Amino acid sequence: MKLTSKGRYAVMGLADIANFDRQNPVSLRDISLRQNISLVYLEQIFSKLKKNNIVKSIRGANGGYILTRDPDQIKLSNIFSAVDEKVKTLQCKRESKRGCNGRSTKCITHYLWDDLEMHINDFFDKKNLGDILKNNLEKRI
Amino acid sequence: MKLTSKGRYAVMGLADIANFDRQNPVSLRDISLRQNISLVYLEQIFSKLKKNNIVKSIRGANGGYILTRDPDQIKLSNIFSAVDEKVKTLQCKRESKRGCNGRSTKCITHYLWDDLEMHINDFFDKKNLGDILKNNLEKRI
DNA sequence: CTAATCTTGACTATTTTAGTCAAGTATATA
DNA sequence: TATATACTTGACTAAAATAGTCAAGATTAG
Repeated sequence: MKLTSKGRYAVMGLADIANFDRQNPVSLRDISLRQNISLVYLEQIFSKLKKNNIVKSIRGANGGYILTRDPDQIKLSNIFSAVDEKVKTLQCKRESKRGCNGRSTKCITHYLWDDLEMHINDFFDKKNLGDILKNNLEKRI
Repeated sequence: MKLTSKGRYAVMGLADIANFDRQNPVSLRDISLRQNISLVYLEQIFSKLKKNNIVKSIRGANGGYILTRDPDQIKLSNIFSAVDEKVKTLQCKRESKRGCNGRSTKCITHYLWDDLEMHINDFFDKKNLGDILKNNLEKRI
């Protein structure tokens, strides 16, 4: 069970913007340098973040990305779903309503995974970008 | 972020034993049939569970595996660590104590991932095999 | 003895991840 | 209006992880 780079980089990139400049566009090049993430990979990730209205882009010279709203208003769950980082504990299809893996009943551990998924999603739903900055500041001291 | 089959199958296999017969050895063949998991893959997984003293094996005809202790005493965290299912949110090496990714300071989101990891591990540490059986029974009704 | 069972290790197809590459389009500013 | 700086898109790919399979053997109950 692990978090993929895509999700991590998305959060790191957004945290970088929130931390660095909340008014003017921040270029991916700068983020790439500060956070040590491949520029071209960041482009992919930010393209998704933009599509999902988490950032807006300003093109041309001195362009870059700006958060569309206050860091406190951007939940981690928003970020993760934007870049397709999903919490996935079940293999069994949900759609089939009643059974798992072609069986007529739910598998013996079904409710456990359901429970875990809720637990993690809850965490992501409660944490927002603002929390991260705050927490980061506190812990560093 | 997802759970791998290895971890899921390990829990399913153990739950099957706990559910089916707590005194006599249960063969992997039976588990394989009941839970619809590849026999040979189960063999790999149970070999690890045995090494980690979660089950003991009885060889020969009518052999199989038995739980080494009460289902209530087997935590999910025990199971997962036995089959190398790890919760991993950080890429940055812990060992380097102070920095991440060759930097001199911790990355901006470091404490967030730490926090999440603790959160999930906590969940696994609190749940045991017995809980799963109980929960399964309740929810089915 | 021998059939049922577990053990071990090497091997592999498939999928996912973590990117790169190339060829653009858009625009601020001089 | 020229042009450097920035963003956009899509196709491509190396490497790693996952989810197994295969084969050959060791054990032991009956």
